[in-house]
Amino acid sequence: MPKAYEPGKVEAKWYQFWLEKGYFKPKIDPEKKPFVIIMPPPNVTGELHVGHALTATLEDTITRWHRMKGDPTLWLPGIDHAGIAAQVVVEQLLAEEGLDRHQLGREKFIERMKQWAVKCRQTIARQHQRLGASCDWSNEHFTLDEGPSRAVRTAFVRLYNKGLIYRGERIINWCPRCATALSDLEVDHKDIQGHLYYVRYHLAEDDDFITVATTRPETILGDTAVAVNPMDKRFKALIGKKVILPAVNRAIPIVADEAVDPDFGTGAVKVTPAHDPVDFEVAQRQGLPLVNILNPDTTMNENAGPYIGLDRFACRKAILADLEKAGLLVKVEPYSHSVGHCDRCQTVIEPVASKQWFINTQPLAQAAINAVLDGRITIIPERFTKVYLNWMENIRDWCISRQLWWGHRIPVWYCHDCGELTVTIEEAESCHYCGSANIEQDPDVLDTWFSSALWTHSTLGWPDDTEELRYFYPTTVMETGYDIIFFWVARMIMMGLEDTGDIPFRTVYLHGLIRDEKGEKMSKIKGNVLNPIETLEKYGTDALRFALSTGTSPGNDLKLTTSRLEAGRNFANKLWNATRFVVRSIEPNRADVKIQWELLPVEDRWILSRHSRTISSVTDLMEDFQFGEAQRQLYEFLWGEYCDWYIEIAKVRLRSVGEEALSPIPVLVYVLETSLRLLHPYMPFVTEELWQNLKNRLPSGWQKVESIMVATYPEADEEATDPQAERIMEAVIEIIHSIRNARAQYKVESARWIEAQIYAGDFMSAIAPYSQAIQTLARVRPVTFLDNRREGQAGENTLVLVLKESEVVIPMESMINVEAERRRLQEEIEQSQDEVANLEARLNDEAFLTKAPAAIVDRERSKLAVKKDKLERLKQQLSRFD
RNA sequence: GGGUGGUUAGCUCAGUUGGUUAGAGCGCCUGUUUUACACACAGGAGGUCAGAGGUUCAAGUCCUCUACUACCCA
Repeated sequence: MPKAYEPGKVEAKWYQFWLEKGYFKPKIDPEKKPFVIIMPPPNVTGELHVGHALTATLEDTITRWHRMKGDPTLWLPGIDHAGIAAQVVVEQLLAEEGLDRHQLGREKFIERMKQWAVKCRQTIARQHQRLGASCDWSNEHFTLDEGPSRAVRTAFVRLYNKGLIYRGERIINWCPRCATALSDLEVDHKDIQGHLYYVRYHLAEDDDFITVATTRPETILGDTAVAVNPMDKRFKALIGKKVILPAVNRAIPIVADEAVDPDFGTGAVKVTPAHDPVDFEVAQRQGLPLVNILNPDTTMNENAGPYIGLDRFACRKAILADLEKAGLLVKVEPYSHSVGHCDRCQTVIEPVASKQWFINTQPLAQAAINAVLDGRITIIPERFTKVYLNWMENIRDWCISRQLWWGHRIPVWYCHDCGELTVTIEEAESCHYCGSANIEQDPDVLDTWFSSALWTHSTLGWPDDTEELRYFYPTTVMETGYDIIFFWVARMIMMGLEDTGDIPFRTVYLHGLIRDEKGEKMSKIKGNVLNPIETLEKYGTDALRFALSTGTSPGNDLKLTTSRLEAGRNFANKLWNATRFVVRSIEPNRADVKIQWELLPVEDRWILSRHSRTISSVTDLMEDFQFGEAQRQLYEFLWGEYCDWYIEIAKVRLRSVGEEALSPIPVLVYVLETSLRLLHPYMPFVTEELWQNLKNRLPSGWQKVESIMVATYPEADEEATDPQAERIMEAVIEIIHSIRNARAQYKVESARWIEAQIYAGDFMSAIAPYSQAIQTLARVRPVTFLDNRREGQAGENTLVLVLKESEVVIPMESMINVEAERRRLQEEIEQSQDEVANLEARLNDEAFLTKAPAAIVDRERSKLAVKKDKLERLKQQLSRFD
C-alpha cells in the first residue's frame, strides 16, 4: 500500500465493480418492506453543480445504509426536461449559429432539443457515477419519456374531467424575454425604488378634474375606469360621472369599489383591468371592459394610440413628457414598491390578462394539508411544516400553460367547426363532439413542474397498475433542498394523493443550500460556482462527500470551504494509514483473527466498549436523520480513540516479541473492519478499497460477501460495553497526558527519558499492566508503582501530578521551579475549590435533592467525593512549598 | 405587512426528550523526521453561548421582549 491514499486510482475501479455486480438494482421481496428514494431529477441544462452533489451524497448515504441493512432498496435516478431553462440554453446555441427556433420550425427545433438532452443525460449520469451514486441505472427515467408523458396526459385529462383544470382569461405573469406565461412561484418580488406619479384626469361634462396616483403611467392607455372607495366622502359627488383619459381621449366612468384604499395616493385610483390583478377583480365586479395595450414583446399595441410600437419603458417616458406638457402631471414622489421579476432571467414581469390553462388547486390542497397534519407525512426539519401548511392554506390557482415548444404538449384539440374542445390522453384524430377532422392541438406545453409533480408515481409505471408501483409506492423518503418545497414537494403531495389516493412519500428531508466561502449563493453569473467534478478530482470523492455532510444539520445552509475539503481528504488518508498499519502488522501465516473474548486485556475491552457505544449512537442518529452528527462521531471515534490510543497501545504489544502477550491483531482488525462498514455509506470508495485490502490479507472464509457495499450494517453489541475497562483506560490516558504536559511545561527535550513513579491506590493492579505503554507513550523510564502515596518533602525536587484517581511523581533533579510549581498548584486548587463549592451548594439544596432524579443526585455525590479527595491531595502537595 | 432561521473560540460551524468543567475543523503559539500517517504526532492559548427579563432544583438548550442579519411569503 502506498504511503498516502490516492483516490483517483481506485474510485473508477470500484464503481465499475459495483455496477457489474448489479448491486444497485433492488430485488423485489414481497416479505420485506422496501426502502425507496426517487431522485429529484436534475435539469438537462448542462452539468451538475455542487448542490446536486449534496443531494447525491445524502441520498446515496441513506440508500447505502438501507441496502446494507438488508432492505430491498431502490434509488431511482431521473432527468428533467426543464422547459424554459433548457429551451433557453439551446436557443443560445442556435443563436451562435445565427439561427432562431422560428427559422428552424417546431419539429426541427424539438429534434435539436432531443439531441441536446441525450448528451446532457450522459454527462449527468457520468457525473453522478463519479460521486459514487448507487442508484439503479436500469431504472433511469426522463420526464419526456413515453411513460411519464402518458402519465402527464392522463393526469391532465382526469383533472379536466373533474373540472379541476380549466381554461380562462386571468391576469398572469408574462415574461417578455421568455415570451411565456409563468406561475406565481416563478416570479421573484423585489423592492424597487420607483416613483409615484400624480396625474390629473378631466371630467367629461364639466371643468372639474380628479387626480389619480400610479407607479406605471404607461398603463393609463389601458384604463377603463377610475375607482374610489364608496365610503370616501371626498368623491361621493363624482361617482357615476365620466373622465377623459389623457393621451387617448377615451371617456371612462368613475366607479365605487371597496378594494380602493382611501389612504393611497389621492384616494382615487385608475383601473387597468388587463394589466393588474387587483384591477382585474375590480373590473369583474363592476362589469368593466378589458383593454390590453401590450404586444407579447411588451411593445405598445394598437390600443395605445399615438404610442403604438414603443417599448413599455420608452412609452412611460414619452407619456410622462406629454402629460407634463399638457399640465396634467401634478407631482412626482419617490416611491418604493414591489416589482415582479422572472426568476429565470430577471426581466421585469408584466401582469397581463391572458387566456391560459389553470389548475383549481384548493380541492387538492385540502388532502395535502391533511396528510401532513395527521402525520402520514413527516417533514424534517420540522419547522418547514408550518411553511408548507401556510402556503397550502393560502394556495392560488396554478397557471400551467407555457408558450414554449420544449415540454409536454397540452392534450387539448380545438375544433374549427363546432368550437368544442377534445381533451384526450391519446392523440385526437377528430373532434369528439362533431367528428370533424378540422381540429388543431393547443400549441402550448405544460409547466415542467406539472410533470415533476407526478414524478414519484409516473416513474413507477402509473397510470398502469405495475408490480413496481404496487411494491415501491408510497416511497420512503423525499430528499431535496428546502428551496423547492412549494415548486415540487407540495405539488407532489397534491398530485400523488390525487392520482393514486396515497401519499407519495412518508418523510420529506430538506437540506440547506450551499454557499461559497463568503456565504453567498453560488451562481454562474457571479462565477463562484464550485464544479463538483474538479473538486473531487482534487480532493477525492469521499473528501467531497465528507465536506458536504459532516457537522451539518438538516435544513441549514452550509459554506463549502477548502478547509472542509482538506479535513475530508485528511480523514480518508488517516483511515488509509491506520489500515496500512493493521495490514502490515498481519503476519501472512499467522493471520488468525478470531477474538478470544475471555482473554482480552483491558485496552481491548475498552476499545470494543467504545466501539459498541459508537455503533449504537451512530445508528440512533441515522434513524433520526442526523447524518452530520453521526459522521462526526465516527470521525471522533476512529481518529481520537482508535488511532490515537488503541493503535498506539497495540504497537507496544506487537513489539513485545518473545513475551506471551495476546496478539492485538484480532481486535485491531475487528474494530477497523466494523468501523469501515459503519462509515461506508458516507465514504464509499475509501472504505471499499481498505476493506478489500484487509480481505486480501485474511483467510478466505473471513468475509462471505464480495464487497463492503453488500456486507451487513453493524449492530451494537450491548455485551461489549464495559464501564470498568473504560474507567481504567481513562486513568491510563490521564496519566500519560499529565506526564506529557509536565514534560512540555518543563521543556524536557522530546528525546529524553525521565523517571516516573505512579500511585494508583486500588487501581494499581489494573494500571500496572500499562507500565510499558506509559513508558513508550509518555517517554518515561523507569516507571515504578508506589504502594503508598508519596506525600513529598519540602525542598524536594519532585513534581507531583495530582490526578482524578492517581498521582504521578516525577523527580526533576534540580529543575523544579518552585515559584512556578506553587502557582500551578494554587491555580489547580482554586479551580478545584470552585468545583467543590458548586457541587456542595447543589447537594445542600433541598430543592435539588427532592426534585432532581435520583440518578443525577447520585452522580453529583460521587463527583463531589472524587473532587474533594483530589482537592485534599492538591493542598498537601502545596504545603510542601510552605 | 406576515413568517422562518441565524447570532456559540480569531474564522467556519456542531451541540435533538434541559443535567459533568460548552466541542470540532481551520487558523494561532511551542516542540517533534517517535519505521501507519508532516494529508502526521505531542503540548498549549483562546468562549459572561447577541442583549434583557422569565420558567425551573438546574438553561447554549424552554418562554417573552429587544437588537442585528439572512431568507421565505404577500
